[in-house]
This record gives sequence, C-alpha cells and structure tokens, in this order.
Amino acid sequence: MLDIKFIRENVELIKKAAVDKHIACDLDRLIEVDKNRRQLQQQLDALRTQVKEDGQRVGLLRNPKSTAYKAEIEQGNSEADIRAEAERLQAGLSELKPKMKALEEAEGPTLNEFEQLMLTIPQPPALDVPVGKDETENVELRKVGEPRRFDFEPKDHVTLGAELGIIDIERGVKLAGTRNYILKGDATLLQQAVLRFAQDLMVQRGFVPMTVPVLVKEEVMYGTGYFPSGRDQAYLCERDTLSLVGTAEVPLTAYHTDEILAEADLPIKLCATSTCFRREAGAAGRDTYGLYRIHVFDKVEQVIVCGNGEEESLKFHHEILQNAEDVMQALGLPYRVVNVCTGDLGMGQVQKFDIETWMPSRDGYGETHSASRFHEFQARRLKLRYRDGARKVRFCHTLNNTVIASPRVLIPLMEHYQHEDGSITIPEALRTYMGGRERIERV
RNA sequence: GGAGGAGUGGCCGAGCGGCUGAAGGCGACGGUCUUGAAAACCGUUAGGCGCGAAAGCGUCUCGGGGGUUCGAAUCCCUCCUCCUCCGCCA
Repeated sequence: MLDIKFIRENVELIKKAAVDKHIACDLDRLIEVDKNRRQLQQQLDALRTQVKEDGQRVGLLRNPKSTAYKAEIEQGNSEADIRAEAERLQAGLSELKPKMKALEEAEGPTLNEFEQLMLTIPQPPALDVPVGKDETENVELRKVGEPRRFDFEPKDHVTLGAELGIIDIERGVKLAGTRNYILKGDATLLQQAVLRFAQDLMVQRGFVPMTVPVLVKEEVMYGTGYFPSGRDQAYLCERDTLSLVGTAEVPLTAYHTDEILAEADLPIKLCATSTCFRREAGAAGRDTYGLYRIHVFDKVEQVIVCGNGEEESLKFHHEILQNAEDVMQALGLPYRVVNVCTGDLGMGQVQKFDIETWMPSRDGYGETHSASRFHEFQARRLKLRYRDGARKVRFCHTLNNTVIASPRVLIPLMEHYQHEDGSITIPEALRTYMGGRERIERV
C-alpha cells in the first residue's frame, strides 16, 4: 500500500507502474473516492464538534454545581431560564441527528471502496528495473560457476530418483493428485540436510530462526500483499477463514504487525523453515514434469525489517542476495543472477533479483531464489512501524529472499552431482547432515 | 466441547452516564543538582484521519463491531482474545 498523499501527487507515475507491471487498477476512481471521503469527513467533523460542545453544555447547565451553571446564575438568569436553555440546545441536537446519520451512512461505503481500491495500487519499481513483458525479458546480471559438461548421457532427476528408489512421483499423485510427490529414504534425508544447512548458515549470520504458523488469517495475507490479487494462488480453509501460506515470508514479515518498534531494534533479521503451499492456478500444463513446479514444498526463508531509507533497503537487499548466493556456492552449484523486469514483478515489489540455478535436464537455468525489497509497501498494510531518532513514527522497510527451497533445489543438486552409474555425490557442505556419507547409491 | 472470570495508554492500575484521551504509579526521554554516578526535584511521554506552508486546530479510537442517549471507557446486544476448573487429546 502506498501513501494516499503520495498517490495524489504522483498519479502519472503510478499509472505507468501499473501498465509496466501489468496490474489493473482504477486510479481515477481512487482519486475521486478519496475526494469524497475527505469531504464527508470534514462535514462530519464539523457536526461532531457541535454535538460535542453543545452536548457538554447541556450537561453543565443541568448540574447546579458546575461553574457554567453558577456563571449563568451570576449573570442574573433564573433556574427556569437555564433549564430552558438546556432544553433548547438538546432539541437542536436532536434535529442534527438525522443529518449526521445520513452522512455516516454515506461515509461507510465510501471508506470501504477507498480501502479496496488502495489495496490494488502497485508500488512503482526502482529506476534500474528493466521494463519488460514477462520473465523472458529479465536481464542477466552475472553468472557464477560453469555448467558441468558430462562425458556420458546424464539422466534427469526423475529418472535418477526413480532408479535410486528415493523419489516416487506416481504414488504422490495417487495420494494427492497432480503436482505431488513423495520423497523416500536418501531424498528425504538430502532435503532435510539442505534445509538444515541453509538454516545453520542463516543463524550464523545473525538471523533468528523461528517456527511460524503456515495457516494464517486473511488480514496477514492482505498485509503482506498476497491478497486480494493473489487469492487464487492460495489454498483457503474457508470454514475457518484461514489460508495456507505459500511462503514463510508471510508470517515472518507480519510478525510485528501493528507494532511500533524502537529504532534500536532494527534491523530485524528473521528466518524460518516452513512448508509452503501453492495452488499453481493458471499454470496448467507448465512445468508438469518432475519436482520443479509442485503444490507443496519446504523452504528456508529470510526476512529483514529495517528502517525507512532507500540506501538502507538497498544494502540489505544485497545482503540477502549474498546469503543465498553463498548457499549455492557452498553447494557448488552453477547459477546466474537476474534483474527481474517490470512485467514479472509483484505489485508490491520495488525490485527483485532472482537466482537461477543450472539444471542439466532443462539445459538451462531455472529459478531457485527470489530476493525482493518492498520499501513501505508491506509495512503500511501491516502497520509495521518504528520511532526514529526524532521520535517520529515511520513505516519500516521490508525485504525477503529464499535461502533454499526443496525439493526444487534437489533438481540441480542430483543432476549436477550424478555419476554414470546413477549414484550421486553428496556435496561436502551437506555431509555432516548425512551421517558423513559421500554418496547416494542404490541400496 | 461444558462452566465461570477478565480485557483501559510501553507496563501496572483508577474510573462504571456529562468540563475523562482518560487520575495515580512504574518505565522511558529531556533538564536542574553532582567531580562523575545514584538519589531528589521539574518537565515531556499514544495512534489514525482531516484542514494547514508551519505552529496548530478538529475528529475518531478505553479488545472488534452494532445499539440506546443531547452526551458512553461507563448501559444493552454480538463477536474475538486471555485466564481458571471439568472433559477430550498429539
């Protein structure tokens, strides 16, 4: 959410942002509703002032001990006069009631529409975000590591997993439908190793590990910007008006909702390992093969809540990106970093850097991480604030990035480290989490 | 799930129809004092929205929503949360 004052003064900028981001919003209507809203408030405020002042005077005139009453007596007014004055004021106020009621009834829907519209206004992207229609126009920033050249015909992760007896997609689908899977034996251990390794690295870097709810209230989904527009991507437990989160970013970012933090508390660095649930609505037919695009997965996520400043935000954006790159480097996987273009940005994101990891079976890079910064966008929705040095209340900035998501990362991991016989080398960084073993082999 | 009790400012706690956005205390911040610190004393210390260049002014908010009333933190309805006891249970 943006500041309505900012919106009023930057209508054209935001219209352009909406076009570039492919987000539908009715800015003209918002401006109009905002105008109505302020007008109604001014009228109501004036009436309320009168009701308050006169109403209070009625009370005073009815109380012989009040100074106002005594003043009336001193001015030579009789008790009857004073009583009459009170009656007169009260009658006048009674007449005001229908007028106020009418205004209040107009204000309700206006406020409601105002809030709905405000939720649809996108955050303008940073200046160095490339304008583009979709992910094909993301701009590569750098490549790290070389895709491995095989001297044999490499297998894909599905084949490797099936032959090793550690990935069972068929039965996953049997139990839960398309885009489901079952990890078994060493794949389960490998996934847990990867998650634990990633979490340990984050803890080492000062992030507080958390266990968070994955089934959250709607307001949390709205607050982080996933609702209303992404509602069809979430699994809803409608009976309980709760939603399954698609990422731990949601509960982590919302952790300090409706609080005013001390500046000394910032930056707040949190991470959580959680299961993530995604409907993948609208992705029918896309990435249907293997473990790439699935409904349920586990992820370690990192979130930073920092002070309100462009520079600070940028600094932390690079920090969370670096954290993820360090994980990939420790795993020895080749990847590249892309500057995500406007058409592929979410509505709250100022800028997003994706890490795409080399996946031999795709003969290309596939997204494994997504590092975003939001400025105040989420903080405003969540009422996530702090008091600065001048004791002024300001909105925080928020950022987040994947640390590692599995099983997607098992794709490059298994494929990159495979041997001709179908066994897989366990990268060194993970061995302590795999009982010191060096290889996954068929048992 | 059943039966009771309670929700007031950063915290504790008064108020139970009218000059109460809210006494008092604690904490925090600023100042006086002090060689420094403590103590003592003085002062400041809610957020949202609107108007305004600003100072400031207005309004809303005492768990949320609705109602009664000229007037509600105070009365009524409803929902939520927390605590205690009982039941069930990983």
